[in-house]
Amino acid sequence: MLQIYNTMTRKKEAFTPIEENKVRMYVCGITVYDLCHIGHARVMVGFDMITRYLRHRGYDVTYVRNITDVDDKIIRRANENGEHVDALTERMIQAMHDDEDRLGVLRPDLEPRATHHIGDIVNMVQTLVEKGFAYPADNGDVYYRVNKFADYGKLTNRNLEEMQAGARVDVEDAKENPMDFVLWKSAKEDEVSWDSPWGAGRPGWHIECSAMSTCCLGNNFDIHGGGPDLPFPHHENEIAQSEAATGEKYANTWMHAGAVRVDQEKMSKSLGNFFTIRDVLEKYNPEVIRYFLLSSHYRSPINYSEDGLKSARQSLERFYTALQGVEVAEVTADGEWVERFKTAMDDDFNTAEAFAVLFDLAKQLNIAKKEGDIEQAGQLAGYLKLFGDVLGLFGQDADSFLKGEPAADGLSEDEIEAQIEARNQARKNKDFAESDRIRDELAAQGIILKDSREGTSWVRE
RNA sequence: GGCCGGGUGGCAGAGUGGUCAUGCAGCGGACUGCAACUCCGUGUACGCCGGUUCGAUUCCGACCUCGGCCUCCA
Repeated sequence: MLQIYNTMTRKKEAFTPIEENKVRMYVCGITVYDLCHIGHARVMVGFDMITRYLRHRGYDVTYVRNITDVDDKIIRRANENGEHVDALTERMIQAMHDDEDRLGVLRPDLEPRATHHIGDIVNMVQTLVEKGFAYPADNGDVYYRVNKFADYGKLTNRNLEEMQAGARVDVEDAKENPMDFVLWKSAKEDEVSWDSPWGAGRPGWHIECSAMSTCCLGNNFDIHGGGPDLPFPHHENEIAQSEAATGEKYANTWMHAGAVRVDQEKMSKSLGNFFTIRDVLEKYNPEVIRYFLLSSHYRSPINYSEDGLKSARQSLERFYTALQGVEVAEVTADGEWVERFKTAMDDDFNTAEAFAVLFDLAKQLNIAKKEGDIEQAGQLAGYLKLFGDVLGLFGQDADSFLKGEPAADGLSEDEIEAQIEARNQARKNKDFAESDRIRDELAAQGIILKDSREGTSWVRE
């Protein structure tokens, strides 16, 4: 039985989809004004893993992740760059897709963009105004009337009085209540804008997700996910908008990824302590990053560090070493290994626990290889590849993963093979001083040799 | 201050009311010319103090402490 932790109830719950065997999931994507960092990568990889596992489990998943392509930061950045908003957002969307492709993140089924759904957004605002949940203010903005929604705060357990007492909120004169939030923002001069019943303007942040999730997935859908900083105010406001507009329950299950930290502090744009996916890709194989992100549970905070990445690389090397030279057999999705994997993953997508199963598989595979049990090795490799695929791992050729990318000024494969040949000749002649010299020389270039009955292989460290 | 989530062996990281997480590192052994890889073996771990219990790291309470949200942020 699949159990998923629901932020709304703060409990793991048995997952029952609204429509049998179907899962409709909406995840808040990114605002495309800059390159994605590792925090974004965690959400992308996390929900990618979740989607893959749900599909593996036989669900027909519709995965929607939006793109916020108009907001203050985008407008500001475009101005700074002296480029058109569209040029900036197209560039960043392309960059995001490139990063995702490299991390093995499958594209969501739908990627609705705010600017392509202005009509839906205006309609929802209109509905909210008609129902009395929103009001146009003197400054041309349209605000959500927070007092009117009785359940406001139910996701994050807050109430309006306490929040107002906390009052780190701008007191905007045009608002009836300082907690009211903007649904439609009137355009300043020369700003990108669309016509609406309240004049030229653009959508507020929260409304786009309400409008787009509803039009892509319906009023009530199974899973709504996002990053750790979204429950309040973003998701709280989405609930207020959607449930007020439709009169139905919005999402059944709320899922939130854990934060990526740097030196025990959240990685974020505002703190400036972020590493872009590209930065890290300069130094590590993309699969190492993916492994690193999946090696702890998706809800736990994870600390970004070189050591963490190195240890992820080491683990991956172990798996690829086990897989190396094995002819992978087709396996059916049942049996003891599948049950163990499923038990781990059914427990709120516990990838850390699943890895324990994979390590056991790798060990048994190494034993089978050592014993020369080709058939058994093939089977075990089959399971390893099957589970790896569910996690989006082990998709590379073992040899090419282990041999890595040659350094620009380093030895070519032919040169390495020639050196190995020379060393083996020296070994045959019992000239161990020479053979060790060659091995040390290669090691100095990052080439590690491994001797076995079948001959000598090598990996790049 | 309010709300929420943590504190597990040298490190990373799961989990459980009473035998093992797992990986890396360490130690001993096998393999090897020696290594590396691999395999076998190996650790008085569960923030602190009380309580419940035959028994608590696991449940309850207090305390200390770390982090997240409460403002744009994945």
